Amino acid sequence: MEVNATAAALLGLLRRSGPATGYALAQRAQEELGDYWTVTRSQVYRELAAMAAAGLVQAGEAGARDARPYTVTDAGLSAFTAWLHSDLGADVVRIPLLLRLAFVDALDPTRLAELVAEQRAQHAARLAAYEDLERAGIEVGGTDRDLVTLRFGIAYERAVLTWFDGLDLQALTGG
Amino acid sequence: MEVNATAAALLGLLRRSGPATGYALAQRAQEELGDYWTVTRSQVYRELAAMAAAGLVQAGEAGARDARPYTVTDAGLSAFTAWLHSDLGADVVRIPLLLRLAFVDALDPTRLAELVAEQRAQHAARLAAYEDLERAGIEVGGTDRDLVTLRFGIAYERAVLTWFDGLDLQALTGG
DNA sequence: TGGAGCATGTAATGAGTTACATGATTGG
DNA sequence: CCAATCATGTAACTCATTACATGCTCCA
Repeated sequence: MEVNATAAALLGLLRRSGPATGYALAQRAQEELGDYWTVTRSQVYRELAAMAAAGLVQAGEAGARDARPYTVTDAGLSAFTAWLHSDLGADVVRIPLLLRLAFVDALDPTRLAELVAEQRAQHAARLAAYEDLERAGIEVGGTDRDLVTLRFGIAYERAVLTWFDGLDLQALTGG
Repeated sequence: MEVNATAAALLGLLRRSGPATGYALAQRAQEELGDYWTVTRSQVYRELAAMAAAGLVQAGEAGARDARPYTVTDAGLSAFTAWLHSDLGADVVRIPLLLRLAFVDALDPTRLAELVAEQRAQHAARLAAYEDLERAGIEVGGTDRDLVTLRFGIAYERAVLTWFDGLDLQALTGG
């Protein structure tokens, strides 16, 4: 049974924590993985339903508000493991800002400056948040696992900020 | 009329080059934008059809193999401009390698080493390609536009490689 | 005791990928 | 002249986002 990355992530979370409802899973996915993997609630429900049909998870008794807690089955465990060890395809890069810049010749210079400033601020904020986490994590003793992904984020955001600071908007719009 | 980023990219390409078929557009998108925006052929046809229905592009006479060259209309131009000046949402980050690492405790150390090595090689190759392009571009006089996106790629790939080189696989798997 | 807000899920739509079909060109 | 390859597009499917509905809880 093959699962996609999102479904696999849910299995991984369930495996760590024991039974959980779709809502709780969506929330935990956001908290724990959200910095490098987006998952929406609707996806969670879809994947859980599909996995239940395939026997990878099992729904428990519905509680209040029709909340069903799901558990990983043995088949689910092995699907998870298979995914975990499978090849990583070439990654799909999509950077909206660069797409804009590809058409910068038709973009109003003032608006360009705004867009760039907004994006830069966003990245700066993320970097700051990550750096805080790193400091806090080192004191409190977060897992190596978390530290490694955090450091990726920090490296990435620093690189992006450096790139921003080397941007010559004049040259881009003026010609 | 609002268009999504992919449709807008097609408008932008058409605008630059004049009439082109879906096939040609898909190819040019790959060549010119592929480093930071993926577009498949099927998407191209779907978006062209939708834009034709909405009056943003106009199909010309079908030639051999039912090839229809599309042209941007005035409405298409203004949709393009509107997109170009619209807000850039928060970007969606999805890094498959980090998702794997989030579950590294269940991953076989040997397999982890393999996966990491593969990914590292992929990034190294891309960096090398970009650096070549940069050298060539400077000699030949590529546009500032192209140089800017190229430099993003270079900054990104360098940061990622540095991160790879700081990875302690032992600590990750051993504990 | 009622209404604000949280918890829970479904439906509808949009975007992206994979697999398929087939007509033209062209080099051997 | 025919087999390989390129050009062109469609169909089917999977994945992702947005919008909607509604039941609980709790405190003012």
